[in-house]
Amino acid sequence: MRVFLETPLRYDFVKSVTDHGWYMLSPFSWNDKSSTLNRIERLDNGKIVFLQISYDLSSGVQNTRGETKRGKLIVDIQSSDRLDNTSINEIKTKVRYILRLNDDLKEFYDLCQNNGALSSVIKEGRGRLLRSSTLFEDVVKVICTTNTTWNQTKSMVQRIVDKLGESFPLHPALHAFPTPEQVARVDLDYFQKHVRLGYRNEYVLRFARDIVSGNLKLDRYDNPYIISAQLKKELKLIKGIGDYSAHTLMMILGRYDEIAVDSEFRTYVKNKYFNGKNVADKTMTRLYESWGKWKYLAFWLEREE
DNA sequence: TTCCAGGGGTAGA
DNA sequence: TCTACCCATGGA
Repeated sequence: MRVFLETPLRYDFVKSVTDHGWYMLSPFSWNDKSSTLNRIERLDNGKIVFLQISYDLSSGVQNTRGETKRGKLIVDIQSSDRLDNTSINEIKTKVRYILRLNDDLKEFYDLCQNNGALSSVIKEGRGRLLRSSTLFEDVVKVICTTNTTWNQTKSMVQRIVDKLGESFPLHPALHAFPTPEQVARVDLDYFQKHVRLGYRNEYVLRFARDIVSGNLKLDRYDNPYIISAQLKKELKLIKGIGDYSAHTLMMILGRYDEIAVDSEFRTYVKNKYFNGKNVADKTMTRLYESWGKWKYLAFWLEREE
């Protein structure tokens, strides 16, 4: 079946999906020819569905008066059995969340207005970086980006999904991302032999078990009233999450106050601003100070230019 | 072989 | 708060 979602007035679907590398990580996949974002999703009632999200090219165009209509997203849903309204609404809510359709970026766009390098960001309606449908999935994925290569990250995440996630009944080779419970019930030996995350095995397993036991409650993180400094402190209580990972997860949660400094950031900034010379992290992050609470987004979109 | 990749934990200062 | 050392894994 097919459902439609309205997009923000200024919106570029392809750039929104591909500005952040998450679309390359299972259970997401991207069809470049048809510009379709695919994802296997597990619904609250346990059903596994296959989502194919694309943009209706006939929408969002200017009329003769120069007014732009809102664009439309097409969400094609495949399921082995009939879906009720609750499930359809859950899918719509999840798609809005992963594409950040509800984010208010006006303040950021106002800042871009005064910055030549990022002025195109406004008319392209960028800044809605892709995220997974749950914070659990994104914490695990961020752990899999640390101290490794992007290719290994992709392989690690693929194994987590294939070995631990549930199959999509209509295409059993495809799996959803596992729930905390599905991860927690596997032992360390299985992780070492089959999931193979290196020393990250214990971090991921511990994280999932802490959620299942109730020691860790993820909903505390998705709280608009918590200040960013406190949010960072609490994210770092998760073993395996340090400064880089905490800043990345804050970005996932819509907080761009802090830049996630990693080898990619260092390489980009030193080549662009310091003639390839090594400089201190603080010297590099200071370049983005004027962006206030939008630093990370400014850096990210500048890099993607 | 050695190094290191979208780092982080820990001990010791 | 800072530094040195260790941590699996696999490609270069």
